Amino acid sequence: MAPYRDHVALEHAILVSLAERAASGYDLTRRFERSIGFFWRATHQQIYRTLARMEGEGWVAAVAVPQEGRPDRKEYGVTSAGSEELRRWLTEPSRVVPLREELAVRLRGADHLEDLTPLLDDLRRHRAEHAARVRLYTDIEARDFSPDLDHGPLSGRRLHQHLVLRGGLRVEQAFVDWCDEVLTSLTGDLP
Amino acid sequence: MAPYRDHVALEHAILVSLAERAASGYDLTRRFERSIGFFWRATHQQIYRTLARMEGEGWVAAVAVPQEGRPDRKEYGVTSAGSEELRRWLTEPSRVVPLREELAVRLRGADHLEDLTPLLDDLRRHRAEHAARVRLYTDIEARDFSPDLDHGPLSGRRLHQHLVLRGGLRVEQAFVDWCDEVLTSLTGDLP
DNA sequence: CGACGCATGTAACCTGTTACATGATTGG
DNA sequence: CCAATCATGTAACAGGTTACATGCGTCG
Repeated sequence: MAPYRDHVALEHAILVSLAERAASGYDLTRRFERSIGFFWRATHQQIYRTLARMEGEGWVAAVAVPQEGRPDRKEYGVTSAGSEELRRWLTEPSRVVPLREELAVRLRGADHLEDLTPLLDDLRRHRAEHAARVRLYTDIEARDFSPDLDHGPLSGRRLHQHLVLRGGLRVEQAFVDWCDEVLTSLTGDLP
Repeated sequence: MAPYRDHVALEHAILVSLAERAASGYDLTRRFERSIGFFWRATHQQIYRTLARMEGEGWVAAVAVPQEGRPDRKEYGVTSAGSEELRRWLTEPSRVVPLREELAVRLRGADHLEDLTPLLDDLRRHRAEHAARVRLYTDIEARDFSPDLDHGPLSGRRLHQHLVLRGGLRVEQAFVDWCDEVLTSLTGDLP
């Protein structure tokens, strides 16, 4: 099997994000809480640690940007070596990630409960969370990816971003539908 | 936030599986390659390591089963403490796991490629893999979870197992549909 | 004056992955 | 005889999570 690191996307997710626009660790942290973070999560600790390693590898370089009354920002940009690495990585085959759904494990063990109430509550929480994501992605789609009458269909980076969002929408909707099916089946009617 | 371990499902996934039927580490490894493994993957190294820890915690106990011409099997069963722990865990709220989709990160960086061919090939591979899972789950559903005319609708453990499988079906189908949408959008026609 | 946002980190720990290791039997 | 399957592990390392730590500015 191919070396471990080729399949670890955080470094490359950071390269993708920095290639779109230079950023500090703090900026990246916020990006990984939304936009690219909808498909690849990372905490600030991971980001700072990884940025330091990437700087050592010469994939990114930082310039200190002094600010009034705030600590300096270390603004990172992609070096030409980083850009080359990104292009190399983009042509590699990627893993088909197996599902990992804790709720499914719980449901599978549900016959050990006399009272299903806590599990049903959990299912309703999950449903609400996934439905909220569907709404969020739908809103973003309407705001940022409506077909532009002046420029015709989307293309290039915006098209790709839109397609990624469509994936999030589809998967989150599938989870909502699944929660509904389970709740209907276990309670005898709709939640 | 709640302690780390309450959200780590491997120990509890093992409890669920052992509660269904006692097993050796080897048996568990195979189960985690199918059935429960469709929703929670684990390698034999993880399983042996975790079983040892669980034995230390008194959640499981092993009896050595001598075999003709083969190494002894260490057959693990759930202790009453393990059973109690399982019931406790089942009533806890679980995390809504964020998506983590490497392919989406790649797609988002696709505008850095002059030639999309390798990425399109990767998409077709992913599509094929997800479609294979849909077929597999559909086959299992037909074989194991068809409504039984003698006993009416499913209930209890079999119902729960079926609902879990339904989730896998829905999510895998969503991935297939997404791959089709992306391929159609990027190539101008159906794959 | 207290909470929140900006901004960057260290340390400890847990989980997951990969490679390595052993040794027997069964089937082609 | 060679490969696959049964059966159980160790060791090294990479990645992810949580807690801890610091310090300034702004807004209410």
